[in-house]
Amino acid sequence: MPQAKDVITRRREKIEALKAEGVELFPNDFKISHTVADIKSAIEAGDEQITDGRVVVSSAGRIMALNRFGKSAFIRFRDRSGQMQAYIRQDRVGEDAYAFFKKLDIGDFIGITGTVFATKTGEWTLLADEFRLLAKSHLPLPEKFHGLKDPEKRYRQRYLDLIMNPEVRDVFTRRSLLIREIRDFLLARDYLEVETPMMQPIAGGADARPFKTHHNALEMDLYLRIAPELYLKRLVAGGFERVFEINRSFRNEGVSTRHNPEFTMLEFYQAYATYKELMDLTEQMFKQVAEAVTGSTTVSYQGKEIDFGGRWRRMTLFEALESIGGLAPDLLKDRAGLMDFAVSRGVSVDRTKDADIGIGKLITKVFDHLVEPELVQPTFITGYPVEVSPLSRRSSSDPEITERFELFVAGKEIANGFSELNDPVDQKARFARQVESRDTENDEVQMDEDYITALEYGMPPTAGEGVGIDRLVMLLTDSASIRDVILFPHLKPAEKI
RNA sequence: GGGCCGUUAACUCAGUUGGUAGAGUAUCUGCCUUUUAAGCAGAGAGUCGUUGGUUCGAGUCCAACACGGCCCA
Repeated sequence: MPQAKDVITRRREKIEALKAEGVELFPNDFKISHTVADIKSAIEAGDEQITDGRVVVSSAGRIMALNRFGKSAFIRFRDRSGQMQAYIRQDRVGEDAYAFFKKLDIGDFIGITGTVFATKTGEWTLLADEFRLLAKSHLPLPEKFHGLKDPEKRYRQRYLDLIMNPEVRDVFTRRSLLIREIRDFLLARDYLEVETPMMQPIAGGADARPFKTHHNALEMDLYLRIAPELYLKRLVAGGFERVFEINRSFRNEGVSTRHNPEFTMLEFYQAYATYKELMDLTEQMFKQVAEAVTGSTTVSYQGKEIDFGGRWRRMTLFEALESIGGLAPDLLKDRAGLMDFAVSRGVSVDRTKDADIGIGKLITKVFDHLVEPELVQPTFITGYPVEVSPLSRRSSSDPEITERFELFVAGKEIANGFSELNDPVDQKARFARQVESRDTENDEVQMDEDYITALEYGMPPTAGEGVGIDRLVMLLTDSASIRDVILFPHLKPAEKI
């Protein structure tokens, strides 16, 4: 028989040989009595039935490592609950079975029935009375010591990443825990969880470029939502006074370590509340979530200690620009002077291209560049201009300023909340101004007449907030890139794999 | 969109001034019944991202392109 050349060819030939022998490669009738964690916790609890080897257990998992000797072998196998060692001996399973065992590979799924014993190094090990091949692996796993490092492969073949890198599994387990904790937090406060359209005839609720799609039977274009906001507030108008949604939004913009085309947001709305109450609620929520996910309200993010405990810093946009951005107060009303300042500090504005942007937008650009990266500890920034807050209620004391906050942590925007604008006349005027100033970069802005109509029927005074879940997961799992907290981040198609 | 870096065996990586492609792990063969990055002996395994160019000769130099990473916009 000619020698096969590469690892994969050899594996394929081995599988063909097993098939020819009549081995069932993918049975599905093995029953598990104990997960790895069940066995370990029984041992931990001092269950003598287990530790004396009196109880026969059946467990199953993927073979992750294999130390073979002539007539016995140690394997490490892994299930969803953990990893443990098993010991296969020829004198125990029989010669035929042991000969078959020699043909198994790392990566195969195996079911083992046997008893527990401690090796001479004291490791609790499952001694096989019998075993079954439960699923054959056709491809060799990456090498166990270095694991899988190539970031492109990790993202494109996340299953391999999850198999080889336990810390990746941990990140996504914690992501799930985080979302559950938020859900519990809101449900405990009488919020109702709802789902609103992902496909919207008008993409509203944020300032972003949407994805466009088409419904054939209805013969209409639709947009993937950029935010659920306007639908959730329709529900508040409809009498659901406390609602929330944790779900995907889509923005047809660049990708970076902080942006994925689809991302998960929490949005929640509470009638008869103000933005100030939501700041308090956000502090509570984040403390509870941080505690649940990391065990502490102090977390380490990329080498920085972030403390979610205590009362968080609160300052206005203008205060932050002065004290952190080093901006002279009079520049806040001097558009030309501010533009000079912005250009001199390397803010991403262009005198000619951005010749007609308003001072409010200019202020936020300066803020993004000079202040945002400095806001490491949780900080609420308030006092945003109306110009950049088209859905926020005006401040009772200053009509050019809104009752709005943004939350920054580790130099990133994490949340955005405000007392909602529920005056239909003002809302219509602000939409109209947006539509008027629509440009090529933002050409999908449309007037959402039905939302105005909902406000015309009346919406109670309400405050609402959006929280970027992916970014929060990044913070609480110390992940540098959003791709590390999204299971299948978007990449360009590979030429070939 | 721009800059820098990367792409070599299944995986992790070396590869000198341009001169027949290397290691470890994994795989295969033999030995091995308490190993745990097991051990010993031997073997096989490559379209060096793609396409062009320079050259007697290119993994190496040049160009374009593809994909990815980081930074900037």
